[in-house]
Amino acid sequence: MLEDKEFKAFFSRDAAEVAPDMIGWNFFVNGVGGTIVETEAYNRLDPASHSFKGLSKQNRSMFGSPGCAYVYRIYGLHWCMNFVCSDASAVLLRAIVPIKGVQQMQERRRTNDLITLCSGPAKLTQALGIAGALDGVSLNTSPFEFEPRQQIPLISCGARIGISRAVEVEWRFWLSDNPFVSRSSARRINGSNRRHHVSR
DNA sequence: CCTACGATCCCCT
DNA sequence: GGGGATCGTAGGC
Repeated sequence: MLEDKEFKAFFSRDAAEVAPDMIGWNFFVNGVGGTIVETEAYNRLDPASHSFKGLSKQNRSMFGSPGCAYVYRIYGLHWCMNFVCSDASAVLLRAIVPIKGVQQMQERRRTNDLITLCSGPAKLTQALGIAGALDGVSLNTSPFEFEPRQQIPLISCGARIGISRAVEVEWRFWLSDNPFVSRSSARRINGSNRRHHVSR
């Protein structure tokens, strides 16, 4: 866990900068979780972002303090988890490698398949027990826990998934050649828009 | 392998 | 009344 000041500074940047920097971190909720391997960035100038049209009832956490959670319900069924960054930008958590509390995750997800246990934004919230009650909560306090990465991994970037606007913006980031991301690497391996991202 | 579709809720237009 | 930062399953090739 980081000191409060360091933690705040880390998230007080645009999500497009923070999103690749989160790849390789460990993230836990009540001790359950694993390694972040896929993220996406959304910001206020971005037509695909919930914050694009300004403050509203359902996106208010996105306009809150950097370093807090923005949890929203999608399609009336699932929950998605974001890390709030500066100026109403946020990092969508899209996939993690299950490390701790695997049995509990398998029970919540009703599957034993490790590859698909947390390979999607709504799968991982179900596995980690994230729901609307955690919307707006500071990420630097219980039940959340972070472990920064020890070295900078090789990261790929490409177009974001499941959006209808600003589809060409390449703000999806993933750990290169990792099988736990939400879309299989086999499908993407010959893709023309696959490229490596230069990280700090 | 791929595409299509239904489930289900709430805010916004 | 529309539509969404999704998922699982069904069915075709």
